[in-house]
Amino acid sequence: MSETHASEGYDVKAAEERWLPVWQRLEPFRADDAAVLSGEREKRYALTMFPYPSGDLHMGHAEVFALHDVIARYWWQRGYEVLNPMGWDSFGLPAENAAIRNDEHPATYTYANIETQLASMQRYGVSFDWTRRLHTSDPAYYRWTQWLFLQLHARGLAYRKNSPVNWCPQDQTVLANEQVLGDGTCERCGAEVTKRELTQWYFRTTAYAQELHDCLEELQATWIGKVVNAQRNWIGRSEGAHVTFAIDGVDHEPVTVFTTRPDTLWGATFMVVAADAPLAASLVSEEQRGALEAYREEVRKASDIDRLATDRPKTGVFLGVHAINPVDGERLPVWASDYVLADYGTGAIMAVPAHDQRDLDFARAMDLPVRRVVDTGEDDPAVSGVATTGAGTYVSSGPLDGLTDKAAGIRAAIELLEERSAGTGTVNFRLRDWLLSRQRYWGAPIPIVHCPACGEVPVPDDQLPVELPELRGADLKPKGTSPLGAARAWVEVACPACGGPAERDTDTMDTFVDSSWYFLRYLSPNDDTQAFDPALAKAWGPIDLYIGGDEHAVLHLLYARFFTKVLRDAGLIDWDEPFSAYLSQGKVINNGRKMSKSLGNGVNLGAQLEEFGVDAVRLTLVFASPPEDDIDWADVSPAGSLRFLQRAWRLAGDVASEPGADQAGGDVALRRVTHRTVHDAAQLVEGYRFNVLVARTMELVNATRKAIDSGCGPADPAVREAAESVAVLLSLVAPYTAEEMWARLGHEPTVARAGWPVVDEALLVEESVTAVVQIAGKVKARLEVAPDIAEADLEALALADPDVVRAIDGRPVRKVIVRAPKLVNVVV
RNA sequence: GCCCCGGUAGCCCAACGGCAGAGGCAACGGUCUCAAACACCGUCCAGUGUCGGUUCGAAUCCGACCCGGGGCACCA
Repeated sequence: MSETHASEGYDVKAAEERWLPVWQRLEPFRADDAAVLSGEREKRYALTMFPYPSGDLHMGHAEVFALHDVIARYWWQRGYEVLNPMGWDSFGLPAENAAIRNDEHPATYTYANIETQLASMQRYGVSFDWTRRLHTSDPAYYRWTQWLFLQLHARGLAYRKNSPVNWCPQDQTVLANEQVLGDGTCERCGAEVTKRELTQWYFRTTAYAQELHDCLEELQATWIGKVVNAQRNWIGRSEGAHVTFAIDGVDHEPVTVFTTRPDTLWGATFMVVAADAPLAASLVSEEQRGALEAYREEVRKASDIDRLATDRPKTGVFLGVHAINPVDGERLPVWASDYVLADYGTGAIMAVPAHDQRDLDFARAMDLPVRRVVDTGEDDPAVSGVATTGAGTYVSSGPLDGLTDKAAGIRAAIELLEERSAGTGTVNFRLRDWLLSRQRYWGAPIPIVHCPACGEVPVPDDQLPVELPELRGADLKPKGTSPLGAARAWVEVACPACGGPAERDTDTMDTFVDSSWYFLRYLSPNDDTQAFDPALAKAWGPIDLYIGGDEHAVLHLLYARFFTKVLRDAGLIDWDEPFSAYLSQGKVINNGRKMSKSLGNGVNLGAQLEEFGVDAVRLTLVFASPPEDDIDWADVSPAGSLRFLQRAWRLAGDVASEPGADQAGGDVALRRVTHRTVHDAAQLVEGYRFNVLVARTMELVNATRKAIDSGCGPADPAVREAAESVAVLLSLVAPYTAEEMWARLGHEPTVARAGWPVVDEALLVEESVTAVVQIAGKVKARLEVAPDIAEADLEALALADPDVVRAIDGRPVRKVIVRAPKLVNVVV
């Protein structure tokens, strides 16, 4: 805070020092379970994503907390009982890497940062209920993360399998599909992800694919659109059919393919299986085995970058066998290629080159036949090289010939397949199971014991938590296998089932497991008898508004939705979706670029708070744009925000009437502005239009200023009413200034719980309104009329207006549209 | 390629299908000052990305396209 900024008398620093201890004493935001359980007060659960404790808070945190706090504080003012907890997502790699660098324990770094962030959050004045604080790295927390893992395990939703997995060479651990970005890099560190074949733990997210997809339809209304879109794309539902092809002449079980176009079955001219799938190896003829092996070797060598390119030339190898098309008995050569994915569908496709571009490219490369079965009126794909995918007339398609409707064609084809027991309609998803094992230290150990006699044995509940062994510094160095494996005394245990020698699982869980249920732990963070209290979950859940970053559009939000459905099916909660509404905040950038050290364009939050104060920074972030838009710090003005706060603060000092003054006789014009503003403010907050809320508050401040200086004067009770309303509105955004105003206005703290001003409906009706008279849509005159003027009266008034008469200029009036009291449009 | 979101003054952003401007930043003018900074008061500024359609009337609804941001992508 520079001296110049304090020159007008409002000392921001002093205000921060004055009110922080008062709030800590009053605890105005402590959520009362009893009030909600008894139904005495209606609940609201406000949640914002808990941070990872890396250093101090930054601008991004400042933005999301400021936005989040508007709604939480609004709910308190409206009389709800509000649950607004905060904690730390405190397992994770940065702490572990710091521990290796500094030869210490990850907990040292983690818990020191937590204390730093806690102090910053408190100074920032967010209305969190600190009695519910939690850290996912506490044994008291991860005990229940482990318990939940075992709940999934018991239900067959946690399993181990061997499979090619994503491997981050930088972080030395495997990654879930969701943690690999579209360009093939690690979501966390940016390194290029490679593949490894490993046995790993998975959660069966695919078991809920259909429901995760279907519930998005409801969420569409209350979630920000791009997140719903991202989830829908990620889950990737597609309808089609499984079709079974017998293999000709050799002893091999029939091969099933997935297709979205069973109606083009008559156009299939070959079959392709994924080169790296076991199916390719089992199908291949002796003569072709060598060729397949050579091809597989070639494919393995291709880098992931190449693999991601969709326009590279098609390659493949003939397997020396033929499949029988179930609809017409035709023999189709079976090929192997890397353009078919082993882990999507069945890992095998029927190729219809005329109507699928990929198949056509392959057919042309391998000189395979192309047969058109849907005539779309476009050029024959066999000639043009361009596959046609639209609707058209079916030809050479047996019973489908002559049909022109694609949906009907698909239906007819599926019917035929089902009649012949050669296939069935089905739905396929792009979503894969969630790979949750990690080969790193600072996470929750997987509570499984591997016994040579009994296999995978869950650690009994009464032996939870499986605490991390004490490792530090160099012990934690990544070496491609979990550091826990080196702690032999920890690894070697008696099998819980047979008592024989056994070993603990040495992997830890993905930290996204920790955060998939933390919103439930907030309900009873210190309960050591259960993960959470189902009665409290019923009372407080689901979350009424969740605010967080776009980077979790798929990751965390999808996992939390999955956990919620599992827990519901386990009978522990009674809601289907965890987050009734979701809002994502934009990023804070600077000069059109993401803030980064290398660009040197970072804006330090602490320095901004020091210079302008908490309130001005919060106000700036809330006012800058709609919540979901990015904020360019170069476009905003914390100095302007501070100027406004000082203007507002001065109003409180100018009020010359006593607290409780009867407002009924106050200046009606100002009262109208006040009541209209308060009325609209509620709707703006509920629509998450916080930037407009601030603009309207500014308007009210300006109107009050005018009333004091050149209107009704400072003693008019309407001025007090306006200033008090400003204080309450500001309490959502600028809590220190609001508290200062409230005190200057002669009230006891805290303004945060003062209650929302009661709106007098009578004051929302204007005394007179301006009616616009248009001639052919152009404004020609304005009339001051009563708000309840009758349409006929308004029309008469308009047509009699001299300006209107002149504008009509004697032309015949063809039609008059009247929208009393605001508009008359004369059509000539 | 498919799917979402957006395009309004120099900039950030408002505007139930009805006067394009609420608020802010910047700029400019004034007051204050020896002068400046700060502060305060005031002023200026666009016809809504393009083309077409619906309508008495379109920033707003519909269609096509352009530009920007995001998701998915050899997913059959």
